[in-house]
Amino acid sequence: MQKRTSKMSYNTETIAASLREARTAKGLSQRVLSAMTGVPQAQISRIEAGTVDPRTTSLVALAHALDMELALVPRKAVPAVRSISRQAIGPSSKSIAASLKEMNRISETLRNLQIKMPALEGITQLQKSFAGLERFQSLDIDPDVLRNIRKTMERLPDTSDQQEAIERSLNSIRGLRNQLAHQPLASQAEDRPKPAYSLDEDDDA
Amino acid sequence: MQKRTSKMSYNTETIAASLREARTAKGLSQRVLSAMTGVPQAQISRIEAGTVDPRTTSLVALAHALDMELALVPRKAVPAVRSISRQAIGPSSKSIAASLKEMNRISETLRNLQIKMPALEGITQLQKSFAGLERFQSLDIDPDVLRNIRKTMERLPDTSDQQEAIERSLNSIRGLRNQLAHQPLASQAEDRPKPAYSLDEDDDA
DNA sequence: CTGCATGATGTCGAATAATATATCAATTAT
DNA sequence: ATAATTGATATATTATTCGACATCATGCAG
Repeated sequence: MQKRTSKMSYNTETIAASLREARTAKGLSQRVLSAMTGVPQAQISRIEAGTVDPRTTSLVALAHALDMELALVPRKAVPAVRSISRQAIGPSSKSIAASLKEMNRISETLRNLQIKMPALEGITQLQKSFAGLERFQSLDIDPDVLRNIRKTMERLPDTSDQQEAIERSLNSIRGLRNQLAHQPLASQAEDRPKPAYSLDEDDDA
Repeated sequence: MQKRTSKMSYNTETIAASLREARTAKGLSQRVLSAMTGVPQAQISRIEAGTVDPRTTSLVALAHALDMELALVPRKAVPAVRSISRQAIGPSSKSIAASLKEMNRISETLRNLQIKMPALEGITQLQKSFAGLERFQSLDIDPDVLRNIRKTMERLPDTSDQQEAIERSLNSIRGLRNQLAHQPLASQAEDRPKPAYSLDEDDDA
């Protein structure tokens, strides 16, 4: 009999749950993760559900794509490691995917404004400033902030004081660039709302 | 092609190396670990050598027997986790196997003394006290301390003040029992000599 | 020197993961 | 309401692990 246990042990189940939690926290779908790693979407589903006993290289491939590593940890150190892991985790309730989507919508909004109002002062400046944001690869930006910038831009045609609105958008973008340039510490991440479930949570199936 | 890479990636190699290091640190042979886990000795050899891509349950079984757990850790947290793991690791240069050997030799020495000097006061008390030590499963006892106790017992026939020597042995054994009953902290382990290689060491094969 | 223990390697059959591909029900976006 | 996306499941095939067993070279204890 090959299977070590007829039902996955607790540890393998926590690893499977950790993988799914890390993937959803980053706002990635199984198909996107499959494209990133080469592991088929169907197999990712089975791994996360704990219905297969995956090979080490499969776990490692998925972990790497999620900016994580598989590690052997002394049992005594497990509580401390969970605490550290919780602190090191990136954005949770507001996902990277949402940030990417808002960035794309801002790009489109700026193109539309250039077509609609080519003579408006400050549009080119806005575009250049926003292009500076796109240079950062780690798009750990609050999507709510991005949405507010986009909505200000979208309302420009119907705004009486257009110059003032442009100035506000520019200031917001500059603030984001400064924030990204000076990588915020993990302690700052502590202020973010905690996920509904976390790594050290007992999750009885 | 099923194999994810023709050669194991760095992470899988570090896991394999961690397993072997944890096993040797505990003074266990592959055959003993096989008896503890049910994983065949030949398979353990291949897993540690990184010549197979083991299933998750195989890694978990071996990790558990070595008082460790497999965990997913954010890459950012890996250095901190390694530091904590190093601190939490049990005996290294002085192995459990050496402790077991000394415990056995003490048993034998006590039997010999009972045969040689059955009328000696305190021998029965020594035996009872020592039997109390054997009740503890986690034999995390410094084998040097055990060897000193054994040598004191071995020298009893040629000792002028036999009662004093018996008293010293009794006190040593009582001290060990107290130590085991009140699990020593990880900070105490820091005073032990560090292994020649450790978890965070770059180990180019 | 001899015997024993150890880690490594080989072989074979059985079981399972992995892959490719398709499809479905449910959910979300438009 | 419709289209798109998602996670889960099915099927056939292939590749690999796993377990059982044997054996070997090496190092160590006595």
